[in-house]
Amino acid sequence: MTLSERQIEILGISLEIISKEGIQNFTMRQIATEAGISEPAIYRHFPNKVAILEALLDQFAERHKVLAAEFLDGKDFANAGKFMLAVLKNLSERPALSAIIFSEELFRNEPLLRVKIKAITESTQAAMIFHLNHFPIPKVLPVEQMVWMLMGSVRFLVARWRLSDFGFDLEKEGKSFIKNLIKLHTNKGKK
Amino acid sequence: MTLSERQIEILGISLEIISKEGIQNFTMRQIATEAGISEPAIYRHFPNKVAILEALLDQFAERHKVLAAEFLDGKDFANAGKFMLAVLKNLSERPALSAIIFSEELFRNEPLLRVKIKAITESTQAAMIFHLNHFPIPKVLPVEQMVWMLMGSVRFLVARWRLSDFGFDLEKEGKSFIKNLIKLHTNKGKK
DNA sequence: GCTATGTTAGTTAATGATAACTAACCGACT
DNA sequence: AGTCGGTTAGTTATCATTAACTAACATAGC
Repeated sequence: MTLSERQIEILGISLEIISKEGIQNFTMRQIATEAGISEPAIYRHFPNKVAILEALLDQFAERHKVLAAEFLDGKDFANAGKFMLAVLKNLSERPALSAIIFSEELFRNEPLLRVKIKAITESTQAAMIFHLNHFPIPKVLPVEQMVWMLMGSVRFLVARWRLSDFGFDLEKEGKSFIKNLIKLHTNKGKK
Repeated sequence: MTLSERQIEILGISLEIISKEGIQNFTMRQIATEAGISEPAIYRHFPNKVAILEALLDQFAERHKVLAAEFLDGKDFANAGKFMLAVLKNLSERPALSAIIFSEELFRNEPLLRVKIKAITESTQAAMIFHLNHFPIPKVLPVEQMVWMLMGSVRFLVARWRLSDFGFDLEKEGKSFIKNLIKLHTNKGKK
């Protein structure tokens, strides 16, 4: 489970390649070139290519789990917003990671990876639902749908960010957006 | 611009392959097998592989443009919901199409395709903004953000649908979800 | 302190599969 | 006679992966 330095390096390089060149250009040769070693040397550190992608998803899942545990505690409604912001900050700091959050399509043909992706999405959903269930939710939008809305919004924001080649400040834009989405629910009945 | 019968057939088959096997298994050989002709025969109808993907995106864009023109007319606020539902209905009838809505990542390495994807997303956004600007929008959520929220929600719904292997009724689930999202804005200030 | 043995992380060269695409040819309509 | 839509049989490139080998280092026995 613990990764060697080389393994971490290879994962970082892989992320960079996927992010910059797309999954179709993510080849063992690319990794080797970028790492400055020969192609077969990579096999000293990972049994095969899919294992690299698996490890990448595991890293991502781990990071998400930590954030969820920190924020989605059912104590303050607005923590849902803080969680989403933390996710955005994470992506902002390592833009390459954002290639993974939307990778359902990329990993469609690898059952092993599909399962992992699905698990990440579902556990995030479940953590959000658990959190929000601690608060009175407006009748118009069931908790489940509220979570879909929130997660969908964040994902769409990230998609636009990528499409614009990281051309705007994800954290800044996200802060305003998320704040307003949260308001949309807490403000109910005022005004 | 007008497509021959064979071209339309090839596009349909391509969509099916991308949807079922993923973009990585979308090969000329697959198309040929599925179409019951030889590989080189495909080159009688499309100059190369990218051209097929381009045509696919063009079809998708055309369909979206028609729906946008029909519904996003600024006459009734709820038409925004009808538009989104029409999009879902479209996907529901041809599930393979849903592979395209998330194709930003898939086509990342082909500049020609990236441009097309971006154009589709942006023109849909613009049409939604145009539509919604005809109505008083609650102050908490600027029109732009409202559009992101709506589009993100629909996309997330579709993502879940795909991840579940089309395991639920997209139209039905979408109808309830979209109705509530629209209510979230029109109901403002009541109860 | 030296030797024997094993491990780690790399090398070059090759393997088999498969990708997109091409050349040359062929029959059937118009 | 020529074009349209097909064929068979290739080409070239690239992919993930393996085979065979090696230099550098670690450890343990003597």
